[in-house]
Amino acid sequence: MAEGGQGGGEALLFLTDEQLRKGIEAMFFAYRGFTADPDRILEKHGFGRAHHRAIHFIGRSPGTSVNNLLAILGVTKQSLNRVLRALIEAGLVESRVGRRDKRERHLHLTPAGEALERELSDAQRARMRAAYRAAGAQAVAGFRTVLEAMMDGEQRRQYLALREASP
Amino acid sequence: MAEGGQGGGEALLFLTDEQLRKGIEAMFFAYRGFTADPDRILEKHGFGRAHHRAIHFIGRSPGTSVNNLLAILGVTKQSLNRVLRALIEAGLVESRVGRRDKRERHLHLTPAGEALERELSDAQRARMRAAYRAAGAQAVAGFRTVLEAMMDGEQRRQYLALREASP
DNA sequence: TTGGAATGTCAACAAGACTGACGTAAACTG
DNA sequence: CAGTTTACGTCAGTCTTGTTGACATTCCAA
Repeated sequence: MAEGGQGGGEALLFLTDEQLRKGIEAMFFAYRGFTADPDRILEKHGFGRAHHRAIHFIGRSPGTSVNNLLAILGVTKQSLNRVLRALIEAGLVESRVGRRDKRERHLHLTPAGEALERELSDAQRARMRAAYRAAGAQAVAGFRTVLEAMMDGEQRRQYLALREASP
Repeated sequence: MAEGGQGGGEALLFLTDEQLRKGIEAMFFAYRGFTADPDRILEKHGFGRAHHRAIHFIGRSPGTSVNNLLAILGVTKQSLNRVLRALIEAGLVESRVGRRDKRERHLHLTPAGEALERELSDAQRARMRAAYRAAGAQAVAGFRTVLEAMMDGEQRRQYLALREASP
C-alpha cells in the first residue's frame, strides 16, 4: 500500500475518526508494553516508575541539576525530591553540591546506579529493538516522526536538546 | 506491508543503542503530549485518567461487561469499581443487569457520558490528526506497525479484537 | 547590606493503584 | 437438588506518586 514514494502522500491521507481512534488505542496498549519490562525489574528492587525516569535522565545527562531534571520530568520538586532521596539512600545516585553555585546539586549515578540503569534500559531496548526489527526501517522512521509531532512544543524542545547531546 | 517490510530495508536497519534510546525517549515525551489535552478537560470535571479510560472503552464497546472492561484495562476490580461508581453517580454511565445472565452488568454511556466522551476524544483526535498530517501517510503506517509490535501478546490480542468490532 | 529570587527540604494530603477478606446472587454441574 | 463456580460489589488497609504549603539556605542585585 501507499507506494506513494517518500513524498509521503499527503494526498493519500484519509483520516477517518475510526483510524484516529485506532492510533489512540495503539498508543494506550503499546505504552503498557513499553513499561512492562522495567516495571517487573523495578519491583524486584522496590522502586517504581518515578525512580526509573530519574535514573534514566540522570544517566543520560550526568551532573544535571535538580532543576533541570524537574523541567524534563514535569513534576513538582517535592515529588522529585522524595524519589531522589530514596535513590541516594539506596546508594544509586550521588548528589554533589555545586562548585560554582552552592545552591545547586549535581546528580550522578554511582556504579550501582549505572548497573540498574543498564539492566532497565537493556530490557527496554530489547523490546524496542524487536519491534523495530519486526516493523522495518521505514516504519521506524515513521514511528519517530509521528511521535515527535505528537509532543507539545516544550516537550519537543527538551527531547531535541537531549538529542543534540549525543547525535 | 508489515511482513519483512518489502522496500522497507531490513538491510538499512542499523539499531545502535543510541537510536533505540531515542525511540524510548520519544515514547516518553509523546505519551505526555498524548494525555495532556484530556487531562485538562478531565480536571474541569473533577475526574482523572482512570475515568477517561473507562469512558473510552465503554463508549467503544457499549454493553460491555465489567469483567471484560477489567481485562482490557488491566486493573483490579476494586480499582475499577471506585471509578465506575463515580461515573454512575455523576450520571455518565449506566449499569444494566444482564438479561441472559443476571450476574453480569452491562455498561453504557448516558447522553451526558457520550458528550464527555466526545469532548475528550475530539481533543485527542485533533492532536493525533495534526501529528498524522505533519508526518504523512507512510509515517502513519509505520507508527502503527511499530506500536503493534511493541505490545505484549495479550494486549495485541485485545487491541485487534477492538479493531474487528469496527474495521 | 539587605531584600528578593532561586534552589532544595520537610510535612501533610489526595488520587489511584494494589492485596485480602467477605457477601450475594445467579449459573453451572455431578 | 446440593454444592461449586462465576460475576460483581464492598470494606479495610497499604503503597506509589502526584499535589500544596511552609521553611532554610544561598546567591545576586539595588
